[in-house]
Amino acid sequence: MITLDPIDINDSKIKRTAELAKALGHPARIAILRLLSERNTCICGDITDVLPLAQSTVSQHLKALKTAGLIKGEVEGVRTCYCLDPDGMIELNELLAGFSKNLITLYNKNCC
Amino acid sequence: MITLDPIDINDSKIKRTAELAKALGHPARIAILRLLSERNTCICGDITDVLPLAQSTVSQHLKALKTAGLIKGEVEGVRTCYCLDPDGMIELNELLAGFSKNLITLYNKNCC
DNA sequence: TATATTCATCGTAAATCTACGATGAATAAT
DNA sequence: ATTATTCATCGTAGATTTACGATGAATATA
Repeated sequence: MITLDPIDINDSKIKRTAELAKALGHPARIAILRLLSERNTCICGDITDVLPLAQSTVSQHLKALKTAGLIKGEVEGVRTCYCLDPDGMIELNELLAGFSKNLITLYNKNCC
Repeated sequence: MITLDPIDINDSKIKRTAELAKALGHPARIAILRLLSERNTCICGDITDVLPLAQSTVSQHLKALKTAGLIKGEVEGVRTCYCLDPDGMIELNELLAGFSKNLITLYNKNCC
């Protein structure tokens, strides 16, 4: 029997990691991020055109990504230009990818 | 104006990446995975003791992680032994961490 | 000025998630 | 054999998510 310290699931790092993961937790949002990363120019309403979703739904997903700090949106006249947020990308790599990497590093293969 | 190819958000790689991210998208599940990675021995019911959640809730989170292929659970008498699933860890690194890494690599800083 | 385009937001229905207590099955301990 | 422990599952309430159409504000175009 092992005694373990209690875990604070309100720890800000844990919460932020989960928040970032949650933002990636829908196929449409994965597709949007990949799209934004692959284009040299910002994609505006074109995002809606390439996804099999209504405009309002895409707008909702964009908002989720923006709230999570993964993308930025700038109004350009009647359009809005979206692109990846470098700060969010860095966090994504440090927290989420870092977490994932640590799991393997720490994992004891003789466990089960 | 740029014309883009339609995106299939039912693409299996996109869907699996989102599925893995979704599994990480709750602080309790992040905490559980970290806990499992930090111990040399398998954790059994002790997980409930260190989380501020009811036993049934923890069991639900464990099931979510198991369904996503991130952990394994083996019954040991009256207890169940949980540990990370190596296959899931590999997928996590290849798909999710890989995706995160690609975003930065492909990202054009001259965008916005 | 009138019309069209773009996109955010509102309202809403259906699905999913999160949490809990209660229950029950399986095993261990007395 | 009886009792205690461990954990999964059920039922359920409340919150959140996801999807859509409708609407409206802002800007561009005719």
